[in-house]
Amino acid sequence: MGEGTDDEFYEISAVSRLTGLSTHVLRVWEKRYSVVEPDRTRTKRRQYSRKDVHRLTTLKSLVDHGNTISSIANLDTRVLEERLAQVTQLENPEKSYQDTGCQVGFIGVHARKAVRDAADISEGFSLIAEFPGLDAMVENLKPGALDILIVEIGSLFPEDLESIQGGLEQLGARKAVVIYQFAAADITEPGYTEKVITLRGPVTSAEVLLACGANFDRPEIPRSGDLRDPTEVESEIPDRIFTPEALQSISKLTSVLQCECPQHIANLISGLSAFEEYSSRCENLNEDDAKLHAFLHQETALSRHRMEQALLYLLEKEGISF
DNA sequence: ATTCTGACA
DNA sequence: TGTCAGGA
Repeated sequence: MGEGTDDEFYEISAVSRLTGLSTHVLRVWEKRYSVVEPDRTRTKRRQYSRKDVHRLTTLKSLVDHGNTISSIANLDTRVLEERLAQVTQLENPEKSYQDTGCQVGFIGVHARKAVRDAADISEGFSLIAEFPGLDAMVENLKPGALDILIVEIGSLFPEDLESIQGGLEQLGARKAVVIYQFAAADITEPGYTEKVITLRGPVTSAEVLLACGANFDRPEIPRSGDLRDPTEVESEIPDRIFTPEALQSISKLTSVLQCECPQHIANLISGLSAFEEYSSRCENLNEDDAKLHAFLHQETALSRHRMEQALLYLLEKEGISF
């Protein structure tokens, strides 16, 4: 229910980065010991699954701990995990709960890859549940199943933090990591909500791990100074051209193209759209600043529309259709 | 440009 | 485990 189908694959260079094993070692381990048997493309290129990556990282950890690859190569992934858990516990017993009990649940879209990669990279960080929303997660998971809840949200308001806090309690989780695009500055302050850590998206897998592992604070976002009077709102708000899903799939196209521009532009549009929603919500929230936020809303929408045009052009030029 | 296999140090 | 060659 939580995981299910894996539609994502890693090519060998990506697996090398994620596991720390050289491409040659990956091939040799496969040839000599069949540690993993990744699917192949029609042109014989390896397509590693998430499970492959996970198995390889635990094998690598064990080898780093003095094991011989030949002695552990054909052991089941389960027992590999158990061995590693024993070894790491013997090494630092006081930290054991940190590394052992980190069951993570995730809600979101854009950060999914970063979260999954984080789980693949790090032992003791296992992604056991992914749900479309907080309600679904609370319904389907029994209390205590989760240690950490990771929630991705476009724009973050105090009420959102409250419901996350509520979900946290129902799930019996230790803490929540909230990945947001836009939020009022003061609610992202480290101590604003107990047990909730905020992270500005887009995030890397390393940032996810850091946020989950430590309750330490990170550098804060600078404040804006005084604001000018807004111009009048004169134009219409253009409709969105790309759906969030379309943007998401475009941002995954990167390997096909020479440059990563479509990915970056898609991310920009996602960000602008999130800010659009944010500013329109502000528009209705603050009486006095309504005009200012209407202006911001409009300008953002126009920018977003402009970037959508750029993306359309780029996709057409690269011969990509949807 | 990247990955593939195989041979060899 | 790393390096090289020679293709795909």
